[in-house]
Amino acid sequence: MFSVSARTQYAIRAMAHLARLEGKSATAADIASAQGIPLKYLEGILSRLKLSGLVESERGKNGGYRMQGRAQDVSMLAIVEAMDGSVKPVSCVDSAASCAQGRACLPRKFWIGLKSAIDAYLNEHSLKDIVEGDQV
Amino acid sequence: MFSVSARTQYAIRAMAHLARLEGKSATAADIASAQGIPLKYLEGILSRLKLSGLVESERGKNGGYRMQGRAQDVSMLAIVEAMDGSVKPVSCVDSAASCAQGRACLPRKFWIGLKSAIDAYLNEHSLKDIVEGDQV
DNA sequence: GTATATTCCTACTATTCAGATAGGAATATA
DNA sequence: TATATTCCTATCTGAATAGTAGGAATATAC
Repeated sequence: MFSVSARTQYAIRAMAHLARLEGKSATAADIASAQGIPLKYLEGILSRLKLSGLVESERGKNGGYRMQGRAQDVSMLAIVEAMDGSVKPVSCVDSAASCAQGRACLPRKFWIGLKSAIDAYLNEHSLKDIVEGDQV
Repeated sequence: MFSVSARTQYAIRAMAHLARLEGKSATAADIASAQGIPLKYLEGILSRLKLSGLVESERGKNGGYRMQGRAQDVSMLAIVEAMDGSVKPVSCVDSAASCAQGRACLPRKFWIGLKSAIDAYLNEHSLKDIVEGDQV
């Protein structure tokens, strides 16, 4: 229950890899072999990370990916959302109008509360916590 | 991300339905039509709820399902776990030995913390909150 | 004791989605 | 011009979820 996609786990490893390079860049192939991630799959992951502004890239020879900003400023929520979108226990979480049960939907507030709890936890932790391995 | 299965949502509606009967029983067919849940699918859900001790049943004519205990004593965690098992962001959450990354797995503590946050939220809320609709 | 209403059990089908793969276009460097 | 890279699009595959189907077991009522 509530399992995290392989994609998100890969993304965290990739970001942690880049974080350790302190601003230097790495190619997708470097990251893939170091982290044991299928290269072609990783390319898609890096593309999403780039769309979310978490990494920047350069094409061509000597190209690669570089982390944007400092590790302590990259929230885990940002990485998770870059991969699988916002936390949504139920689809109607952000609009009562879209709820099949309508106004009568009693569990809706409950799910919104769950979303808040998850978002808060993910937002309180940064990539730095992962890299340093000294979080909770 | 972190979406809840239809099964769990159905289960909550079914339990809320039973809770409102205050100890009286209802047939699967009653619940199915009142809550708009496919009957045959609901039967499987009720079977799991029974296995977890959340409802009891009686067969034959005048049979049906009855909620066990009081609504305030039925945690939402119990319902969720009855449907989809325990909260497990990553599969190695309960044993480092089963972690493919082994001792070197930095994110593991992070995921365990997430599990704790989710478990805590689900455990703090009961079926009573849902039925009364005045939670958070 | 027969008809009926119900839970309970097993198997099957359909659909969706995650994970992965493939090929090659665009682009930058040497 | 050769090469190394990101970037784009399409496709395949296996597993899981959601739902369906049929009937066995069991209890009640007449």
